[in-house]
Amino acid sequence: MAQTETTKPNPTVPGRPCPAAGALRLVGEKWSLLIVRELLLGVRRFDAIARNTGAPRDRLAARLRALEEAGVVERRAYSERPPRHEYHLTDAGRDLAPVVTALAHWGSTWLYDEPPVVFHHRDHVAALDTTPTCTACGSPADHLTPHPHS
Amino acid sequence: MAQTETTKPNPTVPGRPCPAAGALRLVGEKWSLLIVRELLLGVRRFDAIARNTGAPRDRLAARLRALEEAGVVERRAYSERPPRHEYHLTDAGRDLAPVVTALAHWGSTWLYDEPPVVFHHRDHVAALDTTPTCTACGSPADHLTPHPHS
DNA sequence: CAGGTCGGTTTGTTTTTCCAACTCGCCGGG
DNA sequence: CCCGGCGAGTTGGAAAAACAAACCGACCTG
Repeated sequence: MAQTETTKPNPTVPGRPCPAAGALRLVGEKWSLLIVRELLLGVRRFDAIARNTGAPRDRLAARLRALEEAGVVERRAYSERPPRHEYHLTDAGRDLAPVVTALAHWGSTWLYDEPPVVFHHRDHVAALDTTPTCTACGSPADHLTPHPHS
Repeated sequence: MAQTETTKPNPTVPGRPCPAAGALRLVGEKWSLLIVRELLLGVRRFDAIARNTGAPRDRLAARLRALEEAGVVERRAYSERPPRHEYHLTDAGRDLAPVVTALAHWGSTWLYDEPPVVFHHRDHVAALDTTPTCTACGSPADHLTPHPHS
């Protein structure tokens, strides 16, 4: 659900109208997707996120605020006095998992002498397939089409 | 195939060892993924890419060179005198399609009052599913696992 | 009370980014 | 021949962002 269920801002971007450009305005800044990665992995504390991403602390603070404002991250107080917070993903944030996974898959395929990202499903370990599929016929939909709106 | 088939550089990243971080070093810079989007759509000329992405011309030139060096983009001369080039994706570059598609899907779902990115397959128009799947059992693999190497 | 943790903010410096203007080589009129 | 225009960049300078390191306040722990 869109946060607060008001109509969405429908941000305009320069160049080709395309939702990928809008998405990149939010999560395309440096460190943002690594922060989301940590949150997807269940890391919730400022210091831990800073360590695990390598982001400078001031950038991390700024990104977390921006992501919170965008409705991707939720900040929960786990202690008054001293004020302490932990960070959680919203539904929108969790929906970024395919983006992070696709990046990881591409990276392990093309950048590293390693097997592609593995997926530990119940009792087996296997590679992933990040190809998007058509919801109508289930076949791979791996070529881009220009955005059809307006 | 990895360009020149030498062993890959295996770049190290600060923080958690994760191929997503390596991928973001290359394509996480501003404009890079929008450039890849244009190339996926078949746009090959400098000026057209600049218009369609909104990127400043000097940044576009820098990103194209970086992507070329990384083996994501190939620059082909289509005219000597004056030297003119057009840009194509390598196999590695085309493999970024799932990343761009996942971003577009997320953007249209959470940022716009629009139906999610559509896919024009042969004779039907339908939404996409960007959830990665397990190659072994075919089930959705939408939770992240820490990278198991080293 | 000394030292340590957590979640930041501040400070000063280095890098990037941006934009507009300019270049270079050529082509097509007039 | 001269003029303008196009494609594909490059250059210069100013503004914005990122960086690293130090600092801070409110606790806890020994």
